[in-house]
Amino acid sequence: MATPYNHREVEQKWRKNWEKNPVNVNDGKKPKYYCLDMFPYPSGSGLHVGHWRGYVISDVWSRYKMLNGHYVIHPMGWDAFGLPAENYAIKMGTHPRKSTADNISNIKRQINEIASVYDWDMEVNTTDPEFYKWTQWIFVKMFKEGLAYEKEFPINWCPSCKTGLANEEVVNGCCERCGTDVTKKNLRQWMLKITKYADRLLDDLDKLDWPEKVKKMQADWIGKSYGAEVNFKVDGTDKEITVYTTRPDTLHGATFMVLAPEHAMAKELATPENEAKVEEYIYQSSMRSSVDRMQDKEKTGVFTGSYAINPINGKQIPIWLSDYVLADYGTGAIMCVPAHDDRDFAFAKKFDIPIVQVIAKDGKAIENMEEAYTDAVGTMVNSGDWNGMESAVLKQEAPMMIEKMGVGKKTVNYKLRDWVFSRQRYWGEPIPIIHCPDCGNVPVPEEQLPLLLPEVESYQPTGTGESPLADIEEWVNTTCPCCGKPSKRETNTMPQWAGSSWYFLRYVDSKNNEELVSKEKANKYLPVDMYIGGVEHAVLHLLYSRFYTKFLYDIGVVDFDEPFHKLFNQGMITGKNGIKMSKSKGNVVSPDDLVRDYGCDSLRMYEMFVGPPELDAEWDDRGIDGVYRFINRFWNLVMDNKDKEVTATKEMIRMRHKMIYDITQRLESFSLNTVISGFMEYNNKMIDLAKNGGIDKETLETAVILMAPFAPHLCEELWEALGHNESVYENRWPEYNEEAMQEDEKEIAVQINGKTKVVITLAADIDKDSAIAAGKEALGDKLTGNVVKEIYVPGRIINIVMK
RNA sequence: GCCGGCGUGGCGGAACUGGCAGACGCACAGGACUUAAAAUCCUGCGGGACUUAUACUCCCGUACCGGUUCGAUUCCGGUCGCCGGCACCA
Repeated sequence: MATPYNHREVEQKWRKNWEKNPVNVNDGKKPKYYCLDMFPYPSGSGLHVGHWRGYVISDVWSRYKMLNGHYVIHPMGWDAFGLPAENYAIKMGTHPRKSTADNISNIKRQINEIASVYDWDMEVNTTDPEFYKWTQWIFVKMFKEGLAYEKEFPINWCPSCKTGLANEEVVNGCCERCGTDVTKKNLRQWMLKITKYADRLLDDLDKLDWPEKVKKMQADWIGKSYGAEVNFKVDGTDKEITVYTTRPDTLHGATFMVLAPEHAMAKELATPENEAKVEEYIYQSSMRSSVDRMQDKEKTGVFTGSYAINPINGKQIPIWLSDYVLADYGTGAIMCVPAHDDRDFAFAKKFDIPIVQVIAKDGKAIENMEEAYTDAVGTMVNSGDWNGMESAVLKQEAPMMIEKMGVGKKTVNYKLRDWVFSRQRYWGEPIPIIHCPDCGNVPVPEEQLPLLLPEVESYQPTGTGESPLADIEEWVNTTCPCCGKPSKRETNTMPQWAGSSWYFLRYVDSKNNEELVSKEKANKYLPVDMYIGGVEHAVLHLLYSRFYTKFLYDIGVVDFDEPFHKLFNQGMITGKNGIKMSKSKGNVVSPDDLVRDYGCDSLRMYEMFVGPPELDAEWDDRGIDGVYRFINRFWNLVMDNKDKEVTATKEMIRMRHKMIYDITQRLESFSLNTVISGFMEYNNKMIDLAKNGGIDKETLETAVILMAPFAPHLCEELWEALGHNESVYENRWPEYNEEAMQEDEKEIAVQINGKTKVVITLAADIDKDSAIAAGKEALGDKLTGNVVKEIYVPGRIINIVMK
């Protein structure tokens, strides 16, 4: 018997070996493959087995690509600016710079336990001035292109984090980070004009090999809709109100109009007798939080006293204010067609406003309408010249007709809003802008970047809408780079997403002092071929990165306009009963002990075996025993048989090719859990063969190479034991041969009326008649009654249909 | 409310394009080895009926009801349940 498997010895040996002789080297000839992990923010609680899973998936994939002859770019870095890092430091009573550095060293130690082929020479850290120099540089470029601008308006404000938030950071009316109800606060903000890219961000989704779910989430977030703007005259005045509608076909059915309380004309429309009520309503609406406004769907509103004229039929319709109309979408005003819109219907019912049907459902008007008929299906009625038209057709044509009539125009709208980009917090990149009383906003000259984040006495958020940087007078007070006059620096910082929106570009040229990334390296190594991470960034980080990449493409920094060709979202590892792992729940499973007891390779394989990589999985420590046993059995098989000279039989060759085929197919389709079960199955078969006469060396070698992406230490050791001096990764991925896989005989299920009765073995090339005859014979006296039909599916089944 | 996904043994899960449901593993039970235990190895393991028991055989079974088909976990229609996204976007 050979020496038993000792994971500690084996793993230590190969760690040292790889340090001296890296296995993933760029010889300049191999084609590149860029396999990227979403870089972590250095949290204080370290990694749990769920984080491992994503990193193991990406490493398995990287090593598989290496074996397919690629030089793999597989970097790692730190998303270290932003709220989570700062909040953690506040909790611990340390400076974020210190806690971040401590956390990074701990997590780096843990990540090294995974034994991924990370190239640490590429490492980036978003808080490194040499890195954020370029984060600021991109902002300056955006400013110069008119994409970064200042605006004062009521933004989403988290009272707990004491900062403004982007739309994308508000989830169900709560702060994405801390869950606190988001309120509105009127603040001067830096904005990024992401809306300018709305169409490209939407259209280019087609180019991406991403999960459909994520593409759809982005498309929904962008929310493009087609419709028309229609101008309504205010009766008795020369004022006009423009509304946006996606259902211009229903224009004849508009029986009232509603404006958002924040609409510019809201107050002036109030007639003297309604003025008090209107002002009260506007005030009340301004006090309601977004959560409140969202949860309470009961319609409220106030009549202004004014009327508008429906331009299609000259009818007078009342103008109301209601907070169900959003001020910042469309024109902030809508025409209301209660018969064909749920919300308008509810409003009309509540305030007793006439309901006029203009689409006949199934050819007739609906009697006693209980709810709105919202489908654009049916014939137009009560619609003047439009009567008799099909609503679906009219919906397409009405915008042009309205345009011809001179009362409006065809238009599109988006749900996507510009990106609120400033944060009133300390731990972020300072926004490199100087406010000069004469020149206005002046960017910090590019050659003066980075604009360093200054040291402060207290970095805690102020809550006043000003960042802690505002207190540092000697930093705030500066001179204008244009005219030299005393000026003040911008004191807001950038959001966490600023660095993560472009970090993947920097890895391939992380030490470049002259450029963000050299054109040559960017073109050689980018874009990212495979991006692996959690689905929680489906909109935020992934949308922002696409926007940044398109901008950098437009200004000529890179020659591609999508950053991530393929995206894979791994499922979450949860604790018992699907509960998310968290410190507070006390259900966090640390990989450290498991690595110690079972070894890195066992944990890697178990992480893959635990379930389909794209689905969530409940962690169960016990399952790792099965993988550990399998690894030991495989070790013993190779060690006990490596020196026996066995000539490969046809059976062994066939099994070898089928193994290559199965494993490759499953890997290519990312079914990593069944790759592991496949290894277990073939291991059992090989053990069987070894017992009954032996197993040939080539088959053992093939198995070792196939397993190398999953269990790197083990496979290096076994490869060496099989008599090789070079690394197992010097090999190429084995190829299978269709012909060698063919079996001479097949097991065929013989069925009666689709139910299997007996299984027989037949020659693979048998003809239909002989097969059926053999099947019938095997059925014997089970064959009673009249045979109606006989079916033979070669290599699979024989089905005899009887009455 | 709208959109998307899922539902298979005690458990995690497998089944390629409609072709032997439950691979592989966990847990459990029995056996071998051992003074004993652990480890290891072997065997069994969806439910039910028949049978003294085993074997054999038969029936039922992939959330539920129905359809298409020689044949359905897979396709179609409906119902229920769970999960995720969006949520007054006109």
